[in-house]
Parts: sequence; structure tokens; C-alpha cells
Amino acid sequence: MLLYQEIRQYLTSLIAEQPELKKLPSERVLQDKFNSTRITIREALSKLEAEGMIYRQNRKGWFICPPRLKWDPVKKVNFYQLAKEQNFKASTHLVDILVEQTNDELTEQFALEKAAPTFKITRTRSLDERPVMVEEIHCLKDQFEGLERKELEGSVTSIFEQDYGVQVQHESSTLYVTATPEDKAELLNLSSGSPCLMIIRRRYDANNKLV
Amino acid sequence: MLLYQEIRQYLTSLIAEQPELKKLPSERVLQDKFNSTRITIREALSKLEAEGMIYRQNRKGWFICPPRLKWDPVKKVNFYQLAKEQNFKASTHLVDILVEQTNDELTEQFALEKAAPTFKITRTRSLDERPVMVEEIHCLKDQFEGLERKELEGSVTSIFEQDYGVQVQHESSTLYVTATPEDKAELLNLSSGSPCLMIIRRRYDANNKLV
DNA sequence: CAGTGGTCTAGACCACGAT
DNA sequence: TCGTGGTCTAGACCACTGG
Repeated sequence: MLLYQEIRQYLTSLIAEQPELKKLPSERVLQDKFNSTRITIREALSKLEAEGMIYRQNRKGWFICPPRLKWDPVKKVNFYQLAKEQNFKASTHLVDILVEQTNDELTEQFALEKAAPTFKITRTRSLDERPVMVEEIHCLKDQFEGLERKELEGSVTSIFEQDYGVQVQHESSTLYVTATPEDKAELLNLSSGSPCLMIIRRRYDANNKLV
Repeated sequence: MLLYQEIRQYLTSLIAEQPELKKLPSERVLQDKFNSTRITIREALSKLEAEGMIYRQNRKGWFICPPRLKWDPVKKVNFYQLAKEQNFKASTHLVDILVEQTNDELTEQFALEKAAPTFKITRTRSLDERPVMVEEIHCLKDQFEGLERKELEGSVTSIFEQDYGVQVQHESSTLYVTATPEDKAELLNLSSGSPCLMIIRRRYDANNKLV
């Protein structure tokens, strides 16, 4: 039997016996336990990481993945509702809000003639105090003047509607499976390289204009 | 500079120079090229695999990922339309159709009192002759008697509608990022463990009954 | 400061693929 | 048959975490 299958089995039984267990034994302990080498142990752990069974925190150790939030892309339910339905406690944390010029792609997307300043809002969203998602919101500075002084840890969609009269009418999304990049991994308290889902969501107002 | 970053850089330039290149040099060739060891080279390649830049075929080698199909979960566009819009040639291949008893979860999902036979249709869908997706369709045998004799390499939704008068009215989806399991990897001509997106789609008829 | 993971060296044998 | 990736051994040094 392959080592990583043995380890998977071992972890499965560990989880069954101790549902509260979060942190795995260290790589060197596992090495002794399985009479193997660290490289091999790490390869096995990496496979389990790819499967989504365990995850890493940089230089802290390996941990068992808690239950995931189930998200249905078709339903337009916001993060808080979704979390509540699944018995998580949701929270949002504002990381920063920057002003940036649009790059070529965004300039085109916004149907602009030349580059223009945008807000880039970075937030993390947590379930039960555990950050699970990094969110970047890009919008035109001219359209949302004064946005930086608003309460940005709640619903931005509501701010758009109530303070700026902008209603999101429809949206288009693109999904990618990739590895968490360094900067996002840091915000999520992960090692970079963990598998993740990247979602690009373009939202349009009543006039079909990108928001 | 870390080796995997060097290799990424090297591959990026390789792709820029030779857009037609598909297969990477072998691990041992890269080992010599970068004066490193195979383990290290493999670690670097694995990271690039997790990022979605390259992929493996079992014991055949490493390959550069071709452009992906962009899928918008919100839009209800079928596979062929989507492929056409993005200039891919789409095709579907029937792998097999089996009869299975529902397990506990499916029994409940279908609102049955006890386990019942279902069809399990397995198909692969390809872009430009390259399989990119494994699809499993589960439906009740009683509801679709004779399904095994239909033309199953086209739209099953159409067969449901035209031959059985069953219209899909709405659906609910769940997404997971995980590693390709052995059996699916084989159908896709991949090594198991490649990152993938798993989509569970439940489709309901006009009476809110699971189809 | 001890323990952790992150990166790396230098080999080995095996199963399977292409030829 | 030879080259490929798949799995594994037995170490090493470093950067960072946590007590």
C-alpha cells in the first residue's frame, strides 16, 4: 500500500476518533510513526492537501480542513445569509482601500477611453473567526466619490444602492481553479500554493454599464 | 531565487518563444539544465501544476496547459454553445451506462422510501479532441425506461424533454475544488491528483422533483 | 532556544510508455 | 529495450514560530 494512502487512512481514523483534533502531528513525528522519510511524508501530505483534506499554515504545521461553506453560484444569496443557513458565524474585515489606475484590461472592460482611477477594496471574509476568502472589489473612483469614508465591512452592494443609487442588475462570472498566491495566502493565514477557487465577477447596472 | 520560480520563468519564456510547444523536457533533462536534483525539480513542477500552468500525463511527461474553457455558472448555456463561442470544437463520448441502486444519500435526495435502481451515465466531453471533463448523470430507471437505447452522446436534457416530457425547471449546484480521483483521471488521460473542479448539479422538474 | 516547516542534495528501484 | 515518471531512502541547512 502506498504511504500516502496509509496516511490518509490514519488521518481518517484520527478524525473519527478525535473530531476536535485540528493540528496534525509534526512531519518528523509522522516520519517515525511510519518508518519513512520526511520527503515521502511531505509528498503524502501534499496529496491530501490537493484533495482538500488538510491544509498548511506557513511554518506552523498541518491542519485538518474544517467543513466548507457550500456555495451555489446560481443562487444570489449573500455571504452572511449563506453562512447563517449553514450555521457559521460570518464576519468581514477590511484590509485596505487603495486608489489605482485601471490597467488596459480594466480600461476596456469599463468601456473607458483612457486609464482612470479606481478604488481597490481588499477585504477578508471569515467563518467562525477563520478567514476563508479574500475579496478584491474594483470600482471607478469618479462614480463612487467618498467611498473610502463609508462603512466598508458590511455590504458594498447596499452602499452602492443606497448612497450612490447604483443597482446591480445582472452579472457575469468566471471561475478558475488555481493555487493561492503569496499575498492572498498571507491574509488567509495559509501557505501559498494551497488549492483555491478564483472567481471573477463582473457586475452591471441597469444601463449595462460595468460597476 | 527559488528553483520553482526559475523554472516558472524558464517555462514562461519557452511558451513565449514556442507557442506550439506542448511537452516539457523530461525531469532528468531539467535536472541537468538547472543543476539540481529530481526531487527538487519535481517539487517545482508540482507547484506549477497546482497553479494550473502545466499538467501531467501518467508516466508520459509534463505538458503545458492549453487555454481553458471559461464557464459562467450563472448563465445557462450548454457545453456546445459555450465551446463554440470560445472557438473550441466540442464533442461528447459515452463511456458507459450502468444500473445502480441508490445509496442512502440519493434515496433521500430523490425523496424515495427505499433504494431504487438508477441509471448512471458516464460521459467525457472534449475540446478539440482533448477530454476536459467527466460527467456522471444519475437518474431514476423507472422514470426513464429505455434510456439505454437512446442516443446518449448528445443532449440528455433534450432526450428528457422530447422522449419523456420532463422539463428541467430549476437547479441547484455545489462546487468543490479537489484532486482528480484515479478513475476520472484515467478517462481524462491525466495523472490522478491534478487539481480539478467538482460540480454537483441537482436538477428539478416542474413539480420540484429531483431529476 | 527547541521545534516546525521550506528548500535542497544524491542517490535508488520500479512500472509503464514509446519504439 | 530504453526513457519516462512514480515512489522511496537518508540525510542537510535555513527561516520562522512559539514558549
